[in-house]
Amino acid sequence: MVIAAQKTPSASAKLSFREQMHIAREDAIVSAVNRLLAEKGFEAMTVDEVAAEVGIAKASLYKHFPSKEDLAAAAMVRVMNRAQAFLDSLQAQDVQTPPIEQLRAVARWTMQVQLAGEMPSLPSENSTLRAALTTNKAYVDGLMDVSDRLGAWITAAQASGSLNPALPPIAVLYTLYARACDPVLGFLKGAGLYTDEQIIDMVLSTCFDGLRTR
Amino acid sequence: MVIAAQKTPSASAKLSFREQMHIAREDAIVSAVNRLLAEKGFEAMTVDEVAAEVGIAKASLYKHFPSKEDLAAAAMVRVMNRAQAFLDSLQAQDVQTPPIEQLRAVARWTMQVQLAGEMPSLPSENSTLRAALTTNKAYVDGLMDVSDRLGAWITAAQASGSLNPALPPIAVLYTLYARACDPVLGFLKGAGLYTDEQIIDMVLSTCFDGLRTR
DNA sequence: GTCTATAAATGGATAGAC
DNA sequence: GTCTATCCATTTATAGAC
Repeated sequence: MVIAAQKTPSASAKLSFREQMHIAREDAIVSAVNRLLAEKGFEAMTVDEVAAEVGIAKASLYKHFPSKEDLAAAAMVRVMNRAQAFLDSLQAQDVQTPPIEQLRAVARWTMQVQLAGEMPSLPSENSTLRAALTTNKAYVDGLMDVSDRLGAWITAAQASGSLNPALPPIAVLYTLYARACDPVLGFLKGAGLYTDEQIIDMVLSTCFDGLRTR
Repeated sequence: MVIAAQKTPSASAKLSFREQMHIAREDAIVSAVNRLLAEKGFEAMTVDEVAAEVGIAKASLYKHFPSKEDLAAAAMVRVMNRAQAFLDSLQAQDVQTPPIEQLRAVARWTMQVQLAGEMPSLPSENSTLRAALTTNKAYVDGLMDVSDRLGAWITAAQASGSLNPALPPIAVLYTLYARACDPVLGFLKGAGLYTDEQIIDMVLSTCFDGLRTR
C-alpha cells in the first residue's frame, strides 16, 4: 500500500511511472472491492472473487493489503472520502442554500451512489469488519468529520424551523446514514416500474415528508 | 420436519408425546436460527453455532432440516406466520380503526420484533437464501398474503386522504418492509440514550411524519 | 433420532520461484 | 510484485454406531 502518496498530495506531481502504475492497480482493486461490498456484503464477498475481478492472482492482492478486512476498510475509506469531497463541493458552491436543502442534497447523493452499485452495505454489529473499521483512523476521522458537518446542518435546520425540532439530532443523523443503504431503492429498482430518478424522488419524499399526507 | 402438524392444527389435539417432543425440538431449533439470523445474518451464521445454541449435535440438525438454507427458510416462514397472526389480531379487534393507524400499528410491531432481536436481516440479492425463499411456497404465500392485506390498508388510507396519494402503493409497502429491518433502531440502541419505546416512537415519527417540520 | 467421527469443499493466507 | 502451488482453519454435509 502506498500510503505516503495519498497522504502527501503535494508530492503527487513527481510520481514515477512505476508508482503511478502501482496506484492505478490499487485503485482498481479498491473499486472491485467497493462494487462487491455493495453487491453482496463483506461476509459473502470472497478474496478469490476480488482477485478474479481485478484480473490478478490472489497472492498479489495480499502484497497490497494484508487481510480481507484491510481490503474492505480501504473501500469504506474511499467511499467516506468521496462523501467528504461531495460535502466540500456543496459548501463551496452556495453558502446561502438552506440547511434542510443541503441535507436533502446529501441524501440524494448517497442514493445515487447506491443505485450506481457503489454503496457498501453496512456490516452487521459483530462482524470482523466492524472491529477493523473502529480501529481505522482514516475511517473514524472521516466519519466524525462527516457527522460534524451534517450535525451542524441538522441543528441549523432545526433552529430555522424547517427540520422537526422534536427529533434528537442524532436520530436525524442516523436516519440519513440509514437511508444511504435503504433497501427500498433496490426493491423499487427490482420492480422495474420506475427510473432511477423517480425512485430517488420517492424515497427522498418519504424520508423528508413522511408517508402521511401533508 | 413435521409439516403436517403445522398445516393441520385440527389434528394437533391428539399428538403423541413423541410427536410433541419432536415439535418442541424443532421449535427450539427454529428459535435459535431466528435469533442468529437477526444477530448476524445468513452468511455469518454457521450451522455449528445453531447446534451449539440448541444443545444438540450438528448431525441431528440435519435429520430435521436438509440444508442450511432450509433451516433459515423455516425461521423466515415462522416470522412471516407471526406477522400474519398479528394482522389477524388487528383485523379482529377493531374494524373501525383508520387504515393509517393499522399501518402504524404494524410498523410498530415489526420494530418491537427487531428490538427483541427476532427480526432476521434480509439476505442480499444474490444470496443462496434468496433463491431458497423464492421457491418456498409457505414463505411466498405468506409474503403475498401480508402484502395483500397491507396493500388494502394502503389504498384505503390514500382514498381517505390520510396517506400521501402521490406515492405508489408499492413504494409505501416496500418502505414498511424496509422499516422492519431499519438499522436506525440498532444505531439508537447502541447510543444508549433512549428506551426501546422512545426509539420506536422516533423511528415511527420519521417514517410517517418525515424529518421536516409539519 | 442422537451421537462421534469424518468426508468434501471452500476460503483466508502464505511459500517460494521468477 | 506477480505468479503457481500449497497450507491450514473453517464450514457444510454425511457415514455409521448405538
